[in-house]
Amino acid sequence: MSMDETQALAALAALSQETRLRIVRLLVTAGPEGLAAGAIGDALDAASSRLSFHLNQLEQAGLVQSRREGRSIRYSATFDTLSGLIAFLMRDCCQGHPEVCAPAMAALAACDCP
Amino acid sequence: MSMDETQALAALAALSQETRLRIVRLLVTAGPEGLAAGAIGDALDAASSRLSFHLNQLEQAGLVQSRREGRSIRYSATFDTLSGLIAFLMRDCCQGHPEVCAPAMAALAACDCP
DNA sequence: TCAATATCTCAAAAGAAATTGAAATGAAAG
DNA sequence: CTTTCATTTCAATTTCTTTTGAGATATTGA
Repeated sequence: MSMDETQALAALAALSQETRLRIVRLLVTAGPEGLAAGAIGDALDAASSRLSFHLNQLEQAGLVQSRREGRSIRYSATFDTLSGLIAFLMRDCCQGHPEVCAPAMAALAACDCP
Repeated sequence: MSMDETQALAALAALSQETRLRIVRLLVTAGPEGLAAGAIGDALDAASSRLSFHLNQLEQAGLVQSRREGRSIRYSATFDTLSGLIAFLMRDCCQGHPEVCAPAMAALAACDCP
């Protein structure tokens, strides 16, 4: 359940591309039901082969998952990986240096999660 | 103070490289005093020109800052940018979908910050 | 000033990733 | 079983990133 450096690098590399970052944010807001590949392509104005390439990269990195539904393939965000990455990025901050943790906590507090 | 997509992409790209991710984690644990370039190079076993290239990328992305100190140049993590990135990654999670926020909060709670 | 130390710059080469368009696959509806 | 729709695969091209090594620059101490 806890992420290692290799997984974190893969996730960061996947997220560091404009189209892919947009896909992930779109899927995060879409929730667990996710969206069909076609709907993602429409939303981001990306051609099918290009979209397929990026969805694949995201799936390799564990950031999204897919399931077939009729003729479509529906993608959804893998929330565990996303939160694992956040945890990884914050892992070091508490070794006597709360400078990262404190603002990150403020950010979390500002977001009014249930 | 709040990060936009362009800054987030720059930070993610900077962090998605093994040497650079290690530099950042090293500097986070080193705290605000930071470390001289030479000490970073020794810790990561990286040649000077290569190290300089990566430190530059990190500085462009706003993840580290530098100041000269005698003949050394001392680098430290820019904690604001790091927490801004974390806040950006979590920004979407609360639009009715606490699935990301909840585990991220658990991760934060597990880290025993003051 | 000279030598030593610490770091940076630059250009070339190598390596990795993204985009494109055409063709292939797979599932479903008629 | 054939057609249609949704998506993937592939290879070519282009673009971006990383590494390397040699040389330049800045700072200190003798």
